[in-house]
Amino acid sequence: MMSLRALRQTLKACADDTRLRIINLLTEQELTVKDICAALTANQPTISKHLSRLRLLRVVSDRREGNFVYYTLNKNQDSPQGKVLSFLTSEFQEVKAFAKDKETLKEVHADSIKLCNRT
Amino acid sequence: MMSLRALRQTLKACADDTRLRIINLLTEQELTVKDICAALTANQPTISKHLSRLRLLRVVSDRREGNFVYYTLNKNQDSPQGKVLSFLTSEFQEVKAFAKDKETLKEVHADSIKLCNRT
DNA sequence: TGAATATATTGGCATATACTCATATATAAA
DNA sequence: TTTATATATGAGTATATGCCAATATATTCA
Repeated sequence: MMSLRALRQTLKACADDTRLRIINLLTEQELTVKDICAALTANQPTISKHLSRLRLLRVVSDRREGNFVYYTLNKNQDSPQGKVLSFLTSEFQEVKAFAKDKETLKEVHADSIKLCNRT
Repeated sequence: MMSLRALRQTLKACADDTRLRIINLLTEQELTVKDICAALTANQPTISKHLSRLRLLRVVSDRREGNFVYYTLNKNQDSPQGKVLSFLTSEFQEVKAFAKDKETLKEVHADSIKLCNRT
């Protein structure tokens, strides 16, 4: 059984340009806050707050490794969050802006690897 | 191609308890504002405003017939709205509150038929 | 035309949210 | 322990949204 509240909260958590773009970036890989900031050219506190909201509603999970915090999508299919994510990501290929963000991510990620030699 | 804006706006339009409950009631049949007010025991201006928002974002359509305005879902599969609606309604059976609303609708609808003898 | 009914709109008030700037915390390295 | 880096949080401001009450509009019927 799904609760009305959980469905509404999950939809609301995703119903924002920045958060949709974050979710898109996370579909294939886990990322640090820094990666996301760079890919979306957004201020760090802004991204951090959006991630905090997604985390509180269990749309994403975080794990710390040294200085970095890695975020991933909670794709568990049985939860409202997982179901909404599953629907959303299935539609993302239709959205041009998302393809662009992934391209930008590839570039900044490549750069950061060159610079810091992580993963 | 779907636009980020359209996806976000559609999600936002649906990310509200009252609007989700309205969409649920409309899954099987078109309804008047009055029916919806009665089924959700909400004030008429409140429902009207929510319907207005759903209408502006093309989640629902309206058609006037005499004094009554009938609302229906825009289920056209090719639009962002249709895709979100299709996903949502597929999940509605999981939500207990929605089953309850449909029961209430049946009751008030039956009453209104007795009283006014409309369809 | 006037009265009744159904729906829409407006204004006021409270709350929620987004953004920016500044600062605090956590970890790593010197 | 100091310094640097990555992330989180707090304050202030602007905007959006929800609800209610009152009012306006549209349509029907007498």
